[in-house]
Amino acid sequence: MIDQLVKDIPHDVLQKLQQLSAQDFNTVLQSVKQQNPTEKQFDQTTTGKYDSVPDEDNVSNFECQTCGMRYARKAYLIRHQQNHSNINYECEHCGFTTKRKDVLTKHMKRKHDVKKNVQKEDDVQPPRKRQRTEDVDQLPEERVRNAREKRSLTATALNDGVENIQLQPSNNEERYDLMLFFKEKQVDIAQILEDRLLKNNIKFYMSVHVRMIKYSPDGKYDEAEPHFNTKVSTILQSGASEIPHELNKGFQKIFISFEEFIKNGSGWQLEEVLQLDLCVTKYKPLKGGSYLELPTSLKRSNCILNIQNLDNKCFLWTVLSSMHNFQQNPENVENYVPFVNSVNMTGIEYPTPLSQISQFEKQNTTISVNIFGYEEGEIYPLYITKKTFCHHKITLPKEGEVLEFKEYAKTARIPFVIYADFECLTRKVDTCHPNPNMSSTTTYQQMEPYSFGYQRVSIDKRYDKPPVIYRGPDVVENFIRHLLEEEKEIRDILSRIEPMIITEYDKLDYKYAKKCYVCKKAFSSKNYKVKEHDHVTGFIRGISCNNYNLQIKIPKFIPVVIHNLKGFDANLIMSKIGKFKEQDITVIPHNKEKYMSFSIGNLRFIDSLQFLNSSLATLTKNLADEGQKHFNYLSKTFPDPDVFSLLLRKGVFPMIMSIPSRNWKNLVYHPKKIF
DNA sequence: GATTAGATTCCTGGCGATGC
DNA sequence: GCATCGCCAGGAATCTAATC
Repeated sequence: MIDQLVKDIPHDVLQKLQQLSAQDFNTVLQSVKQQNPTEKQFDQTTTGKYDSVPDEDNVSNFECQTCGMRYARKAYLIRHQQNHSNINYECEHCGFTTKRKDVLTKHMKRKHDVKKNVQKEDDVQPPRKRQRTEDVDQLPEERVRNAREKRSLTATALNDGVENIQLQPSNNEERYDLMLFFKEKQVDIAQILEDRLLKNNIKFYMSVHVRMIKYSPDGKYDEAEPHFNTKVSTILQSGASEIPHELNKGFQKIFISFEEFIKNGSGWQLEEVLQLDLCVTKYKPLKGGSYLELPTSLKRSNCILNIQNLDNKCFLWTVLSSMHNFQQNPENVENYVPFVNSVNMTGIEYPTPLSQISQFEKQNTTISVNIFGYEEGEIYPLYITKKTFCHHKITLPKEGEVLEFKEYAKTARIPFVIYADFECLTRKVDTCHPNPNMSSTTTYQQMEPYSFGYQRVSIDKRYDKPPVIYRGPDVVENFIRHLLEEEKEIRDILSRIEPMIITEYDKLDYKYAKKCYVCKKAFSSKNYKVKEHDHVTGFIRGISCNNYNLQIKIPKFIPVVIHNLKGFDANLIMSKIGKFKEQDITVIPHNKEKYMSFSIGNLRFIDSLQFLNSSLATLTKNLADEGQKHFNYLSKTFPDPDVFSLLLRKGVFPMIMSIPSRNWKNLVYHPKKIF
């Protein structure tokens, strides 16, 4: 039996077993026997019953010793184990690699219209090994000791949730040979992961930082320091045996990227392995469970039904409770037991992980599921259904009904608006060549704000101010500080209610008014007419109905209008907004990088490009065509007619010739011919 | 420029045929 | 009897074109 057992063990596992002492080997053997008490797998393999045809009960008896996958036929297992081997089939036309010959054949037929026998190739070859004599004579024990000493640089973040362990080459052999570097570090990395796995499930990835050099035929020398990353691997505490496999997979991924870099870059050579970053995070898989008491804040909302189940079928009971209403004790599980078979839970685990919710929805076509998380007072979506048929109730107007605008309060004029803009210079940045497979973007310069200007505009001319121009360091921080001071000043102004100023015209207007000047409805005894006055200027805005007068309030927010805020200026502001954490910051995101609008305190930043979709030059020209009288603030700031007329034209600014640290007070203009 | 639906490609397991 | 081969299909990932 033991001979047969040994025969069935994959070669790499067998090698590890052979390194054990006789006593340890027997311990492992007994453990295996206990896990396979019937010894069915091995006996039946001997008879061959399960080899060529599936067994009658469809039992998966052939287990992969590396990853634990089970198969009904030995042939499937053998094929599966190719995934754990170094066997690779490579397409000679495009470099595509796979572990299966039939897949490569299919690939070549489809992609290259080639029908030929494919040859098995060895695993990816290591990069050219450089001959260095230093440290070569070091004893293996010394190398291991040095490696352990050099790996200990560790950084953590997010309350120790993310750990970054940096491993450097221990000697020159490792430094100039990527394959050897991996081989030597594998034990260390595995040990680190096993340590972390004792406490938590983990996710990890590796990133190798190398220096590459290239000599062109004309003798020029080029250098780059690319990073090659693995994909993120997840290992549960029960799956420590997967670590070697995951490491091998990661190393192969890095090697493939490395080779592609060399292939695509034409002539790159490995100069030096700089560092390997091992990033490990704790992994807490989300899944439904059993009854937990709700936090007080959620309990008080009276809108959540918390089923009191003692099993792990929280998800099932929640779904059933949404389908069946019980007035008495709706949280009682017993109510829903008769309906258990009304939903298809085939293949769904308990406790149900988030990853299986979409499967549940597919099996139960009339049910859609949304799942939300709750942490530290915040509710956030965990799973949002993609189904669109759901039971959303939409009330359409009845035939003949007319929809009308009623939010008259939102038509009130904003008393203060700030118009702002930044000016930037470009600064050249150093960078390496991008990997053409990952990105074709080459960063060669960076936009750096050197100035801002803004104009405060008020409904009342008494509160107008000249434009504020700033040039100097920390432009964005100073911009926000200036605006916060403006906000404080405006708040003080708005807190004072100006007494009503009534002219003779207003008295006559009030006497003869029959309709509200806003909603155009006739006055009545209930909705009588009132003099609606501006609390900032004191002037009467019109004769309105009492309803509107009660609704209308001076908006608390101050719009800060920036042209193309979404596309450019928002990036500048967002990069520094973290320094104003004490302010209440809210955003309306368009995506992860762009924002429709955002607020800092009462300052609401909006993009005028979203309302006036043209360049500033076009907008200025259009307005100038109607007459220069529209430029009240500009003409006040620049009264000289020659200068004023120049400012209505599109200007040219030599950004690439500007130096950020220049003395702005002593500007020297270059003659036109220089450009 | 962003989003989305549909197409394409790859991975993997199941199955029966084939050859040694 | 066993290993291998070729094909198929479902699911996931990725790409592409249409649309807003």
